[in-house]
Amino acid sequence: MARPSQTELAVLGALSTGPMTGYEIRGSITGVLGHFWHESFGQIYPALGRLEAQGAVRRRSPGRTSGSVFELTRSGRRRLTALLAEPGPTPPARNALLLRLFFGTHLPDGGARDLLADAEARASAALEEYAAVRSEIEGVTEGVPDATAITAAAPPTEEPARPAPPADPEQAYRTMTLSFGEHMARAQQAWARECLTMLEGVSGARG
Amino acid sequence: MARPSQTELAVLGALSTGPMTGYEIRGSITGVLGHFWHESFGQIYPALGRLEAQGAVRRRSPGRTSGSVFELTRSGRRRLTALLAEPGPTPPARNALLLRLFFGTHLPDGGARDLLADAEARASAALEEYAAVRSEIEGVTEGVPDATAITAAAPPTEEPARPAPPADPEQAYRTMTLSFGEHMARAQQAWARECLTMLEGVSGARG
DNA sequence: AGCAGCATGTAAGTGGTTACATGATTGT
DNA sequence: ACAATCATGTAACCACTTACATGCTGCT
Repeated sequence: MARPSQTELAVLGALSTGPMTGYEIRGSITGVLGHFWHESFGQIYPALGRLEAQGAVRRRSPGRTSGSVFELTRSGRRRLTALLAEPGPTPPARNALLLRLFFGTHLPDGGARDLLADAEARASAALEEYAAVRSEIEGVTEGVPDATAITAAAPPTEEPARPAPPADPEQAYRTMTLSFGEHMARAQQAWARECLTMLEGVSGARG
Repeated sequence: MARPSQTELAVLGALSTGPMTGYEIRGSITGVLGHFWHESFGQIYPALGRLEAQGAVRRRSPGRTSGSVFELTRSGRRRLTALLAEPGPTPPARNALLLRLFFGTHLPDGGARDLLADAEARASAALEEYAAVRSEIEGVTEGVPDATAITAAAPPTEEPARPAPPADPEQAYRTMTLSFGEHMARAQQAWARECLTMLEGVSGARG
């Protein structure tokens, strides 16, 4: 009936890359999947508790001095695969930008332009981050097993992404995720720019 | 503090195109903005009540036999403009598809391919609907003031959208909304296809 | 008479965020 | 000592969906 929580899936997924504390799970998710997924502590800890009760994760006696490190059990790994295969909920669309733009005639002067300029800026910023991540993960084909994070900056790329040479499976899936972000950001950028030039023509909406 | 409800804005926006009942407001939103916005009755009616209490909308004595028709007051129109100008919440990203694809190595055989094929299909379907809407609103430059709805079907367009000749303001904003959908759907389509061909290369993920 | 669509609302439940409270550890 | 970060949890609140209850209208 109700939209099932995806938090357990995300937690299980994070744990599939290695044992972690709840705190680290969150950092791992926001660091690597930050643009596409989000979890808050208020969701993670209860989920961890449920998962532990189900036997999907195990709390390791702290080799650490503080906090408890969780690891996937065999049943947890099976559960991850099962959850992954489920289609997942498609929450109703709610695009605040589009809602505003659609009723653009009632926007104050220059309002539409501001909206679009902001959308363009956000897309460009995202593109820069993606470019940095891409150069990072493309530099390392094998070796360091820890997750890559967003750090540096690079000029926005305009070229369409070529099919990318298939690396090892894990790398391939990470690249696909990144590629999605790039495609979407580029599309948003192009769209916003088109609209902006279109707005200049319509003098009824100048500001 | 809390993410403010956007429902009142959506209701006000719908009412800006003419007086309606709550039932019609919903139909209007799902019909025209269906791909980008959604409202349920459980949200609309309470919102209408609040809006009425604030004096933003007025309940007209039923010229109709059943239901009450709501219309925007002057203050409501001002409120719409104010709400429209506010940036609007940016809910944390939660892309179920990306979450699954990222942990694609743990997916059962062929799971990733299915995910991508589905994404491609959905994008293509959306593109067809958009094409139908576009041909409809481009045929009518002025005249019939009622909202256009999705009805027919057309082959998916691959060509990049040209800047589109500026029509009257209202038309322009509607076109921008539609164009957003087209850009995004095309991007998703291209991305999914790229990933699909990439998957064929990696024999570790065939199914 | 009966059914499909129009119309209005309420109640329950859920997933999720935010804020708060608390404490340990580490570096300066 | 002090601050920043690590770490864990809970409580309050929120928007929203779903399901339900109810009745009217128009058509066949």
